[in-house]
Amino acid sequence: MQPELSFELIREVMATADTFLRESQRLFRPHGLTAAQYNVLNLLASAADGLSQREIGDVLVVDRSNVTGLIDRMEKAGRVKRSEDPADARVHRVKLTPAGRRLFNKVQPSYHAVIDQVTRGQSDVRAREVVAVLKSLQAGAVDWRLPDV
Amino acid sequence: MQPELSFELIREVMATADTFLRESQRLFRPHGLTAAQYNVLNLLASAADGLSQREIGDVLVVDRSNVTGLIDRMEKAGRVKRSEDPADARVHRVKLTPAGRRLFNKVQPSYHAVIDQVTRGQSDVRAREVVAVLKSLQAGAVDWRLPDV
DNA sequence: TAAGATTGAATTCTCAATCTTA
DNA sequence: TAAGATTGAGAATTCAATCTTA
Repeated sequence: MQPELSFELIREVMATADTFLRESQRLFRPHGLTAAQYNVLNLLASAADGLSQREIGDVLVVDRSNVTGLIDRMEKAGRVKRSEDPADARVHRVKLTPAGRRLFNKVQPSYHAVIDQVTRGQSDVRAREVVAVLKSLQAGAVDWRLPDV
Repeated sequence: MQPELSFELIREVMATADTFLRESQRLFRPHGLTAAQYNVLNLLASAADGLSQREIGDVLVVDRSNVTGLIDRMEKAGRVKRSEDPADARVHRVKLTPAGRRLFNKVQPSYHAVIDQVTRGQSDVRAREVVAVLKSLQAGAVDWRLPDV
């Protein structure tokens, strides 16, 4: 692959993610939410028994230490609740509170609408191709080795 | 476009950027650099007269307040230097120090090698298609309006 | 008024070290 | 020892407010 094209490809991936993250904040902010917190709500909404903090960190691909603070803030805001795992005293299971679920139900439709608008006009075929390339890039990104400097 | 596919597309863009950012830190960290700082070095390396902080913020698409702290830390580390703009007393022109340039020259080849590895196996045609879709997504992302909630 | 830069508060993130329980 | 969670420090980010100069 042409070197210049490689750079452009990576640059555009980063720029697109950046733009989308930035714009999505505009949507979440009026609800006192951040993108990270929305992701947690989204995850917990379909987990009847809650999730351990480790599971949350694994799915969202963030550090465990990160999850602690995130859940701290959300618990303080009354959106989630920590409870003990009956089987393992080390584990904190995190569940949505009723208020958290109400908030999620309120924000989700707007988020969906925005995704619709952003992806409007893209063909399914094209989108599938892009998804395939992105997955292949991710596979390559975890495999590289430090070149000798 | 199918709703589920829309979500997958956006999710994979975010995941790819996330993965790449995380992995690139592994490369930068031994040099005491972060991805944001590397971007600044890269930008300044080809700007003989330096750049104003506003220009840096515009290209890197970060907040002006962000540039202040970033340049603070890099100046403290001796990698860049602020100087006054002869034409406009409000402007701080930021330039690479010799040490900053040496660092950039040392790190850049590794970064290029990593990009090569990550994009290896992608066809030019495919890559151009992906770039086009990403640009179109970015255009859509800055245009959306808050749906009525 | 407007533009460039700065500051402060809050959130997020990484990394290393630590604490508790398995 | 290992695993889940926490803590603390440093970096990055956003937003709002402020300061200086144009």
